[in-house]
Amino acid sequence: MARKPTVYDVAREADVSIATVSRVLRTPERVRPETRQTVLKAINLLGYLPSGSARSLAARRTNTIGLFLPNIDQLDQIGDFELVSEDAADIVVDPPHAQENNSDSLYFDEVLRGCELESWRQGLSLMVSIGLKGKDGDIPQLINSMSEKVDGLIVLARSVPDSVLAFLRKRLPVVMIANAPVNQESEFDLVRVSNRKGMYTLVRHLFEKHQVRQMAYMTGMDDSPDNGKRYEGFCEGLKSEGLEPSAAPIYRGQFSQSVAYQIAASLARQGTLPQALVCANDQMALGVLRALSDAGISVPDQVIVTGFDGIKEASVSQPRLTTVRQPMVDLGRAAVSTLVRRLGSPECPPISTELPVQVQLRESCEGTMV
Amino acid sequence: MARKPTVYDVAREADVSIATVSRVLRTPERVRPETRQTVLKAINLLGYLPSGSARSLAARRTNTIGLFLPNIDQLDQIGDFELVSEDAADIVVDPPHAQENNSDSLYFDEVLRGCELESWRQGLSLMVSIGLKGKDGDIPQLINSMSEKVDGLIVLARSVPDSVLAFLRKRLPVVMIANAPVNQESEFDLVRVSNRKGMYTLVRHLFEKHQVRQMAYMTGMDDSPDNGKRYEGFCEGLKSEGLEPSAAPIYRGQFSQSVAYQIAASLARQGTLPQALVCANDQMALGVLRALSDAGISVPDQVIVTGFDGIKEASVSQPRLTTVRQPMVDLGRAAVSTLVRRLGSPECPPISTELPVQVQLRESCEGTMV
DNA sequence: CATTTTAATGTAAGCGCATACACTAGAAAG
DNA sequence: CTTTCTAGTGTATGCGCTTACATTAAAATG
Repeated sequence: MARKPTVYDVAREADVSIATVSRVLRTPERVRPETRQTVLKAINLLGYLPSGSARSLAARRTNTIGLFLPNIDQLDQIGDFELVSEDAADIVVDPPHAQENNSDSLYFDEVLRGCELESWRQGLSLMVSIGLKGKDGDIPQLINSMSEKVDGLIVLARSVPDSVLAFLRKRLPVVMIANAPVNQESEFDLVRVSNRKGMYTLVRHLFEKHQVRQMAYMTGMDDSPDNGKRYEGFCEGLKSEGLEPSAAPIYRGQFSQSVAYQIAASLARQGTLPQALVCANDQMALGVLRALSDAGISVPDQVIVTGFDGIKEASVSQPRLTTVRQPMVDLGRAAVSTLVRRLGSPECPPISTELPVQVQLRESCEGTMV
Repeated sequence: MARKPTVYDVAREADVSIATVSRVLRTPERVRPETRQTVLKAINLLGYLPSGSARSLAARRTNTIGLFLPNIDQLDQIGDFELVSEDAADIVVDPPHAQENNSDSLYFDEVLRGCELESWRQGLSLMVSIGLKGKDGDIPQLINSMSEKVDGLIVLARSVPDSVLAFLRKRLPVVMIANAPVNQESEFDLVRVSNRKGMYTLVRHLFEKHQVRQMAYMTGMDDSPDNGKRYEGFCEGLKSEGLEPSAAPIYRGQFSQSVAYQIAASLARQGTLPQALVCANDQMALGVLRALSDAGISVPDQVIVTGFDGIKEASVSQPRLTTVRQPMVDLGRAAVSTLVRRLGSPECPPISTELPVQVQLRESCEGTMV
């Protein structure tokens, strides 16, 4: 690879000025067709590729947006990677449930897909990075190194410490997905789903179609607005039926299969299971399904179980899980869309969007379906 | 947001030269500690964030690498996205098998994860884009817009037309994942898995532990080296047992569940099922499982079925699928790792790495496991 | 045919940084 | 006390573009 050709090389080759070369690329309609052809020929001949850095610098915009995803698992635990070609293929026996899969990542992947898709359509480049929860003090190097290079940021809730967000917000538009940093809501654009409405609709369904009179709620420790709304929806559902929310038991654990498993198992032992166990997310619901199955309790005949999120596993579990599906891909697309609007009008008030969800009825409440 | 502060602002504030400001950021050890403090204070005060564009331009490198993923489905079919907040939550009944899921994308997501991870560790930014198969003629705008901004590229096989790759290769290091463009192998660094060895090991297992004497191979139309190697491994396995590869039937369809379903269904009707049906990928194998289940044929008692890839669905199917797991995340990591090496030594000969795979034994060959 | 308008191109000034080189003052060496 | 180094800092140039402005030629207008 010889030295990369620049505008100057192209200009010389085509015997025009560098301004004309630039115009051929940016505003072709402003240059005479014959000239354009000459220049394009030179570009092809030299294999010229403009420098993004120079362009961004001169144009004062990068046409790139950044996306922060939450930390996956324990990044710290991930060691160096060695490039060694091994020679044998292992054989391992893979027992069922071997993997307590952290399939939250799937959630992120879908959001990412949406961002990818929409930025592609908008002609923007997308930069992706893993957020660091780390200590809040100094802005972590990596968050910085990305922020330098983009016009705006999209941040999934809980990927980046609030304090860091506050700092970044001073220099860049930031669109939050799911939740804005507490006490700074008015500073950020926000895209989220209608958690309250989704849960409400689900609860109404349980009343109307299944004559459930008694339900319990299972959730994690997280008190994010995002999550709080789901509980609100639950309570409203109860009230709409003339029931007192405080009468419905609420079980708090963690948003994981294993913890939910334990809770459900102990409820089963004590014989204190409700008619319907409404879970704040799918992971918990899946744990519950396993626990009830192990305890010999039939779902949905004896107990109805519901989840929230619409992760892939929920559609292949035994029985398949009734859940409220979040439009993850659309979340990503909406975030990009919002960011683009924001870049267009930096001064307009915060944009907040709530995307509709979809209650998906499956066997964990409906009984056998074909 | 007022005008963004620059080195000049910081320099004035700290009463030093811009060179010193730059040094504080790049080579802190070369500036007196007191000066450093003053400058850092100014940086914080102003909320200064260096410009990536300017930096990259001056330093002649972006510290960013690009990743091209294959087109998902029909991008063309994806319409405009409207930012409307709807008010209701839909309720839909979700029948089983509603989704002929394009879970290849999961494969990409894992590779992406690996790239993310490793570039994070290497202190590089990662830019992600969807490749365009499109017409080969002119380099699509989007591939261009990304290539301008990165130091090197990682490309999943079949994301970008070979001709475009040939063009890009002239200007940038390009690391291929899975397959290099035909006839240009020697131009690209390559990271792939040991397909041949994996398939061979799997076939050996079927011979040794299951006394299978008669197997058939099912594959798609793709004749990529990547895929060809799997068949090679299959043949070698047969030969190692003294069998003639040509004696084993080979069924060609497409790498999809639905096509595989049809093939297997018709084999079942004709009563020409082999003892073991070795599939070139998991999607096909899953289709086969469904077909056999519908035909009332028991797996693995009557027919053994195996896949290749290790996608998530394969671990939750009924029965769970024996397969050869590709280390997708490691593929991504290895690709980044390779690219970094390449950037370090542009002139060294092509780097080709083969990562080991893992045969995962599950119920589709082993019978009931706990 | 002189004058105004328009289209096409060129000239030149940055964009915000990194860095080679120059410079200074004090420390080390003689 | 002079000379040589060295550490710390500043000066100035250029990275490869975009774009405001100037310039010129051709077309439109009266």
